[in-house]
Amino acid sequence: MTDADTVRQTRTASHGWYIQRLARQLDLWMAEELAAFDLTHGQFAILMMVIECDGQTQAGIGQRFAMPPYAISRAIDGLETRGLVTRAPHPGSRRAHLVRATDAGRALAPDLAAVVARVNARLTAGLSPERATDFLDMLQTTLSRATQDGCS
Amino acid sequence: MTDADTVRQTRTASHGWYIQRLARQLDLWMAEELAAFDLTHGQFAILMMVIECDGQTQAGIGQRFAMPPYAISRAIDGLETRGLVTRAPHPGSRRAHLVRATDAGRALAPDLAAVVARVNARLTAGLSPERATDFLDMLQTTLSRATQDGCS
DNA sequence: GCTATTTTGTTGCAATTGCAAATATTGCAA
DNA sequence: TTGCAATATTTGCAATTGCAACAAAATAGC
Repeated sequence: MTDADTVRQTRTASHGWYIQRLARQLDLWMAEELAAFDLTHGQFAILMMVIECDGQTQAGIGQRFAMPPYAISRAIDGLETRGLVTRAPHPGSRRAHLVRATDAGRALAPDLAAVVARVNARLTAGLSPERATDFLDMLQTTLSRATQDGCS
Repeated sequence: MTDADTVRQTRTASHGWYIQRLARQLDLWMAEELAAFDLTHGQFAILMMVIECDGQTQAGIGQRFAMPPYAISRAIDGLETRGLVTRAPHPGSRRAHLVRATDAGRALAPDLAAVVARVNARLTAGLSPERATDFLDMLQTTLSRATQDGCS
């Protein structure tokens, strides 16, 4: 077998290859959608998370995303400037903050959920509903080994 | 239903969410592996592609990856400097180049394939072989709507 | 044959990212 | 109680990225 064959076989049998490609496509689609809200992908993700789980610390958010602390910090800078979230004092520690969605932030929830739904529909357009559900299940299984779920 | 519920439901039902998270995890794992070869993720991807399909133009490579031209250009700069690929003249056009793997580049094929195999094993560790195959099939289906496959 | 347009690839510069150090606070242990 | 390690977050600076302009070559229209 030639090197080309080896490599081709490796690639076409590689989940990672397709996941990376899909992720890039998703980034593109999300960027399209988020332009209307003037949110970066990171800000969007954090805002969604904060609406879902109000009053988390930045470290808590980071853990959930596997997003580095400085990225959280800067994304929240932007969201705070735009009045979508606030950094409230943590009751038990003066160095941690509770990140809370403002009313303005929470008001975006339906729109943001719609964005996700649209992108998702686009992504799964080639799969039957049953197969799409199964796909989701596999994604969750694969990821669950590296993450927790639910609020705090 | 509260906004938190809406958002939570949206997220947990979103393929995109999990794909993005998985992609980030993969990036981390790949970075770990590629440190040994001193290759960026982009250089790795292009080198693999060039070994698989020798003598493509940069535009051809870019199309296959959905990678922007300047990223290709700079990644190949790095690979060329390190003697892993060359820019050969295109027979029919003086502005296009044929990107070819050198012997040194091709020599990395087994190692690079092994990297992919290891990362992939890690990724699918939670799935049975049958389910892993099915998962791969779904990824291909989902992506195929946006890509071509094979050489030239 | 001559100009306009498109294709192919590169590059300057500004924005973004990421590391590593700094800041501030907390807890622990001698 | 004091000093030392750990935690939570921010920030300076260097590396990377991405846009948009550029250059060069090929193609098309006149």
